[in-house]
Amino acid sequence: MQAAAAHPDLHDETRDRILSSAGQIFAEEGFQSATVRAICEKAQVNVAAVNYHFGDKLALYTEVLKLSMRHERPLPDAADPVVALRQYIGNMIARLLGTGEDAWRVHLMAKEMAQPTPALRSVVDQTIRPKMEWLRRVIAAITGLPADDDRVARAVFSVVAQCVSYRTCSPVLRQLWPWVEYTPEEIERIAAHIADFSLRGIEGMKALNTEGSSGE
Amino acid sequence: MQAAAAHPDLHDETRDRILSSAGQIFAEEGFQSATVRAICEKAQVNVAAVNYHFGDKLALYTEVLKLSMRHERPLPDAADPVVALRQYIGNMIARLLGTGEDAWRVHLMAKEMAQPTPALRSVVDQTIRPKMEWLRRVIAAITGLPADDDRVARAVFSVVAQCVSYRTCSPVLRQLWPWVEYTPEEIERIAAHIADFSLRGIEGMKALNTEGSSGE
Amino acid sequence: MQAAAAHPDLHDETRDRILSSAGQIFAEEGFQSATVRAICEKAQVNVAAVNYHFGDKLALYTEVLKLSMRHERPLPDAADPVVALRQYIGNMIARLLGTGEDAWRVHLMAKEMAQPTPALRSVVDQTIRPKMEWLRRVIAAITGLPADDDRVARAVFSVVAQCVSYRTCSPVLRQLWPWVEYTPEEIERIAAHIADFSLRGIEGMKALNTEGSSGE
Amino acid sequence: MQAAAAHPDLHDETRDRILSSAGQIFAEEGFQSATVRAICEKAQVNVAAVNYHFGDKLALYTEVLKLSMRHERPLPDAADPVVALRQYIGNMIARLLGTGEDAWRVHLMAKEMAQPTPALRSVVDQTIRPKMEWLRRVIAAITGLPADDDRVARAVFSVVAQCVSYRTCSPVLRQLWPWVEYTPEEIERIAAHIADFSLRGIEGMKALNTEGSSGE
DNA sequence: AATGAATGAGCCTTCATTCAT
DNA sequence: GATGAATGAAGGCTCATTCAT
Repeated sequence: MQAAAAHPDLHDETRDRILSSAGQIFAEEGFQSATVRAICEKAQVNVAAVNYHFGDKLALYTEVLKLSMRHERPLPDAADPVVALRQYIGNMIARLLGTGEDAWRVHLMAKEMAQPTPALRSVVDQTIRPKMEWLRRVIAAITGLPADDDRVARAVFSVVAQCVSYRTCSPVLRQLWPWVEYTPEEIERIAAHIADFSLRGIEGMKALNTEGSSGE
Repeated sequence: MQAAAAHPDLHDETRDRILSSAGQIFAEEGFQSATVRAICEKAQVNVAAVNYHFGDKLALYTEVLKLSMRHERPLPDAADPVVALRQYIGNMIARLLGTGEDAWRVHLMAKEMAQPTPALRSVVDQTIRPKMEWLRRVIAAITGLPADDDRVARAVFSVVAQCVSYRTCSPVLRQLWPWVEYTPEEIERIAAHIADFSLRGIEGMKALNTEGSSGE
Repeated sequence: MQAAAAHPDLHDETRDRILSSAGQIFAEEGFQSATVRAICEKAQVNVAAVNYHFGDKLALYTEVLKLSMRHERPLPDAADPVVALRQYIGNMIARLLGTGEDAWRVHLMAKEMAQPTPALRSVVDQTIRPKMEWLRRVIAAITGLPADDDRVARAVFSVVAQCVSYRTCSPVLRQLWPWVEYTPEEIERIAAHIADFSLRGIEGMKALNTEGSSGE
Repeated sequence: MQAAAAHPDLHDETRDRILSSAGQIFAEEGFQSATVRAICEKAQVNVAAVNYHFGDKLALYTEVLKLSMRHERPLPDAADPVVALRQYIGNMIARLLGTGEDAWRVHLMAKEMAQPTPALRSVVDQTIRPKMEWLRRVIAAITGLPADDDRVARAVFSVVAQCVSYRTCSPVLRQLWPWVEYTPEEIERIAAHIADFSLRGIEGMKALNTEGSSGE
């Protein structure tokens, strides 16, 4: 057993070093602007290593994205949909604004949304869609509307948009209101605001649940 | 005088052609991915024209951004802040999702937020900040909170985030819910949703106007 | 007139310098082994010049080939087909074995035949086929066979093969019989040999001109 | 002893697999264009195997050439030189145009002549020269000229050139006369043509055997 | 004023090769 | 003995930019 696994660490170590530095650089620069050279320098490996291990810059990028999806946190499982939604928003904002070592994962996704590559397709299907479906069920439960109602979909997007924008518009916010520091307390306040704000908007949809779907 | 500027129209025409094609291409590709060559080809001018007229690529980009700001629509002036907010959201969504010929201006801003360049500073100060101040005043009027309250700022961003995300996340949305077509009616429905959703969230803040500001 | 052609020389000079060095290097190394860098160094221009003037390595190569075809000598126009054939062989051998400054043209063709590129097609149609057709008519005239007879085609190829091989097998010949020096006299002797040798072969076909074509 | 060479077959089998795939790929692509990777993939061995077994790419190539020489067919031993020459031409053309599994050997030689590598030297000395000497003796016998006469050498080359060119110019021929199919019957016709054509040329030299050698 | 020509830096990729096991 | 991993050199190409006119 030990003999067979004599040096898998070394192998994986190099590959992982590339994946790690690629993740950070892609998250900072985006796919286009990031250079294989910079990634390899940061990973302290040869330029050709990317080609050997992944074949391609795009293939590396796709791999990074896939990996980043696998490390997604599980969705909240609270019985009360209001509590579940609060937890979801709290988690998302914490990751989007936090400085944890996996922060680059969310940055990466945000960049990918702004500058989509051929890899977007699988990202949406494997990572984003399940969350959206989950959010639809949660909001449907709160409002009493059917989960496949267009109005529920819009509400889902309203919630997600508020969260994600704190990351995508981060440079703008920093310049606009430079005195805001993203301390844990501030992050918590932001999450609470989004939750309060959105829950009122969602609960306001209850009254509509007798009317028809999207159109008149 | 007139002799020296024998063909000022021609000169300006060339310059304008570059600015126009640059606007569209920058909006589609972002600053990095856009190439000077593509811009000049579209404008049917020489490759060197960009450097001749604007100095370098970044200067052209900044110029395009500045120009794009000048063409901003005036902010709504309705006396009722609720009506003003509805109008603002309606205008913004219409421009963000519409296919009008000035659509690229908003796309450009969205790209700039996601992939900031050194030009971001002036964009924020000249275009975004005034709108934000205006929105703060509107929301302050609705809630009764002071305009410089952090809670008002967060509400402002909640509104803006919902609008802008329809553009920045556009590729994701298209894949996620491909059956949604952005017809004028659908655009109106989206604007109405954001307004309703946000106004309930904002009105929910009224009750808080006795408490202190952001911190304790 | 002079004003309009103020500096076409300079332009063409650079372009021609690239074409010239490319011709020589392609002729020596073949398409694959030749490097754009080497070509540009020899031409004393920047590496990007190839891309600017020709777009592509292959496009440059094709251009070189086309140019090389345009400089083809006119075919002999002697009335007597035997004399015409002797002249043709003499010309061809002289160019193939001579050290004239346009020697690289034939070397280039020889390399292209051995390692065909996508450019072969036009080379064959524009340069080789006309010569072959001419040779078919000449040999048909000598033998009395119809020009489209397969036996005439084979005779044509026998003649051409003997000539071309002196170039394609040149390294082999140099090692095999190193004492042979390709002086003008020797070149003349070789041409005379091929002519004598081939004319006997061709005249030997006269007796066959009563039989059917290729097959039985 | 046997213990040390426990799996000599396996070792040799790997080596042979490399040699076999190398032969085919070198014959198709030439030395430069062929890649070690492609050879190893075809042979289903590791990339490093080539360097392990042969040292480097050129050494492998040389080995392939040497091996290819060992498998040369014996020269015809007919008493009548005319018959011997006919047999030689028939064999050579059959191998050059045939699709037999050892066809790649001749293709390899043809490529090597057109794009010589440092390995050419030994190829010429070990394979080509003996054949040339043999052909010189045959043609000397037919003409009555001394075997070391330059005119005999030229006749030898005329014969060989006609044969080899059917391979080296194969792509050109295919485009020039696409209707010619290299069926066994056609191959036989070609061989017969070359033999007839050349024998007339050679016999025409008989008359010259009273004059001096190449020079005056 | 404006342009075609030319530049040099840098990109991704591929190659034969070597290293460590 | 044999291999997967890693390397450095080099290749073609693209880019924004500058030069000379």
